[in-house]
Amino acid sequence: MPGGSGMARPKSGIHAMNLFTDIRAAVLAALDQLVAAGELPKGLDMTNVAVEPPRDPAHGDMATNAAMVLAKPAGKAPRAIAEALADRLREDDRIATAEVAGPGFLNMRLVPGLWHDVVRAALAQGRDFGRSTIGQGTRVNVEFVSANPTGPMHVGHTRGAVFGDALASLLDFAGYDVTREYYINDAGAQVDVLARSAYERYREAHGLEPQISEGLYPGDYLIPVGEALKQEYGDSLLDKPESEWLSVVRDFAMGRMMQMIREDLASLGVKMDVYSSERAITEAGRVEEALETLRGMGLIYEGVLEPPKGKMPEDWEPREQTLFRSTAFGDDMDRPVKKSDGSWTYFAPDIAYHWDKVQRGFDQLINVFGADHGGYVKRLKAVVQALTNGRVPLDIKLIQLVKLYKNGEPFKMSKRAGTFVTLRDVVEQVGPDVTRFVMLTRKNDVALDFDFDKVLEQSKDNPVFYVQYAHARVCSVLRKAAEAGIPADDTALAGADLSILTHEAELELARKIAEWPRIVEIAARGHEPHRIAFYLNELAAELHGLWNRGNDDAALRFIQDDKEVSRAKIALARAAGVVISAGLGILGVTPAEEMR
RNA sequence: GGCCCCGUAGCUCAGAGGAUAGAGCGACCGCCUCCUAAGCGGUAGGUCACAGGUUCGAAUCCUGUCGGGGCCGCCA
Repeated sequence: MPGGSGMARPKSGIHAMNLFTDIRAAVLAALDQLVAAGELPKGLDMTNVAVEPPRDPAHGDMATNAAMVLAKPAGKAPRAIAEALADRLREDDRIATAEVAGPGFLNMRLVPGLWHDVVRAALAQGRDFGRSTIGQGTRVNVEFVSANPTGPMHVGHTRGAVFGDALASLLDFAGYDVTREYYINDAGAQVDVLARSAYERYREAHGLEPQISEGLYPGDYLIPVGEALKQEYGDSLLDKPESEWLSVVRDFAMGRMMQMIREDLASLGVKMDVYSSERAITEAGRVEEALETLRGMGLIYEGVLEPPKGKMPEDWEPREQTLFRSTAFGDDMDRPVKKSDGSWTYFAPDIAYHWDKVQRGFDQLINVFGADHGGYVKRLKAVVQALTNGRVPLDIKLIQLVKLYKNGEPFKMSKRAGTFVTLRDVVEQVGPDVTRFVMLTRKNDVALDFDFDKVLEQSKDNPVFYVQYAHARVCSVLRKAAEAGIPADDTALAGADLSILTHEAELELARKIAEWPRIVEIAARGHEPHRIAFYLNELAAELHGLWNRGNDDAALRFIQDDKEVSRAKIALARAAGVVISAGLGILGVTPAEEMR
């Protein structure tokens, strides 16, 4: 890292990626000068100095709060600091004006050439424009979906799948080394239930009456599994005791389920890097290993839990169990790792799995869970904190439920009534692009309304089409340009004389494009892919707005008689198109080239 | 009883501690001889649930209250 002082900074131009961090660096450098000149005391904490777009564009292109943040520690009036800072910054050839406003804001207007540089950078770098290095190659594991291999995935899984995949792409774009991972719960009692259910379908395939008793999975999706079992094993399993067929049928059925899940994920465009098996981890002795590690830290003990407050379970009685001291890390109570009969609780393999993940060398862990697993957050964070001495952060993103609607009416799901909506149903009905975009237009921790009819509506009500349409319009301009004999490939456009772009409406679009690298970093830092979707909506609005200005004012149309002028304006449109394409790429949505 | 999430325009929702809190829908008024009107411009609409606190500054952070949802020893 450069520890230099003064105004050392990268030349503005193609290389400039995030103008906001560039200007922030200039502000910090100017502050250093003030310190050197004795106008500010040494040793000020600059971490809260921010450079942001002002709320009101009339205030300028960028604003800094530096003077207000530093006023108190520096013992000077904010406006005095701001004035001194403004004097220094005016010497920067990128900054056209610097004015003090309000309680001590410093509003800056940048020279138009910077916006032209941004457009040029977008054209030169294409879909890589906006890539960030904030991740610094940090190895991050994103675990998501992890649906039990006992049946088809439903809409809730769909949202988790889309969120996790988009988050992974976002982190990759921001310079992290990302692993997409799926944890297969293939060791618990529920896969034995799957086996018994499949066995009944196997009997059915032989013409026998299936006995789907209470507690077995009644779904039709196991009928073909029964058929396949018959194909594979004939009648050889028919008259055997359960102890002989259970593991065979279990592995067979689970294989089928995982195949189905992989296909479903593929239909959404989700591809995992790693599938981790609970069974494999357990059989490799990772549970004992992890618990021994914790025991060595004095975090495992034999004890009796307090009875739960409030509603008391009927059969509660104090029992000695093996417990994990998660209260040492802020959990509400210590958590059992062994049942009273000596077998593991569900929590134990979870500890082993997270132990396994940190052993594999990840620097950061992210788990994407359904909101109903909120109760597990504290204990899992406790585990990872304990096992890594707090070195590896674990972020758990809880995905709120999806409320289904059909034509504005709530759509009740019921397995029994056959109105259970699966991931496959959704993707087949509305397609992967719409599914993904809509699922990302809400923050992960608020419930999402998903109306089968509205999401297919081709109107401005529908953000997918709004953004797609903006991209299609850019493509349309490029096609028209080609027809008009204007060279409009990216290298030709990159050579355009962008200084022609002086109209405020054009610069506004360029400014929005300049925000892209900043949005990427904010979204990546917060693990919030929805910010990408909202930004794309704003960018599309700027593009549509400029487009329509062309209706009133022919000088603002992209295609002009003068080919040089045309080239510059098309370059601007193309730059917007490139960013939309990159943003949709992160969300896993294909940019439409044409919409008719 | 405890823990987690949510509460912002009529509706659906954005909003890294910053200035006069934004967008879409719905309502009202306008814009196609013209690169795609699946679009655009304008008007109207607010006690950011409530009460305290932290500080130059709070929708944002802290505490409490109210309202909605989720979870709560050995199930997975």
